[in-house]
Amino acid sequence: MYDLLLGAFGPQHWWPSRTRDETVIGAVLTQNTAWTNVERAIEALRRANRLALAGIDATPEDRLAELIRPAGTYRVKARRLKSLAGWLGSRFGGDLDALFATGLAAARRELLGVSGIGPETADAILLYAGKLPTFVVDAYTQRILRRHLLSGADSDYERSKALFEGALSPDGALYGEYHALLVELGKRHCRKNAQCERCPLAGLDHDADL
DNA sequence: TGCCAGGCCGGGT
DNA sequence: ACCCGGCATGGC
Repeated sequence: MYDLLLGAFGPQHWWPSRTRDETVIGAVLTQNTAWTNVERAIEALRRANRLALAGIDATPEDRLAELIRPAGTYRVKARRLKSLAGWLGSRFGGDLDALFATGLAAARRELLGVSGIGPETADAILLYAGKLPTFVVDAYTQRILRRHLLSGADSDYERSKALFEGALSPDGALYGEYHALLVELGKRHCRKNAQCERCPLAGLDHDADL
């Protein structure tokens, strides 16, 4: 599947961001949100000179909410960014390296303890900002697995994650590229309540009704 | 015009 | 341990 996707789309060069803090912030902003809207919010943060976790920590929540408004669910996301930046500041001195240095398993547990950081956001931060080999599973990935009969309808986040990690060597660059390719496939051919057409995975088993 | 988007939380069974 | 409503903007 990876080879088919890479052949069809080419390398995706993810995560799309200039700095590591921008990656972390984008991971929260993109929760259940189209990336085009995230870009608007990121640009607003950049113009306001707030596109860093220390800057988030020093910005009032309501001011932050107004800046990220284009991303949608902006009050919720302002709260989540504040909780993340505040937690990183108090627990790790605002140093992402200190978090990542605790190791993948510990850092993942740490992140999951932060309100607003669920499994996908945690894994995206660990993989794309921390370069730690943890596979990111999103709604597209779940839908693709199910439509191509590669997982059952009951496969939850951890199970789908284990499916990929069990089949691949623990390589962060590979994981990152694979997830990006799955998102690209999802955006182009595997959207919710839409038929897949000209799917690059057409050779694999497929059930369009899922 | 309604449905969807690179989720997650809190309250209720 | 699940299930569900809420959160909210912009694109198609």
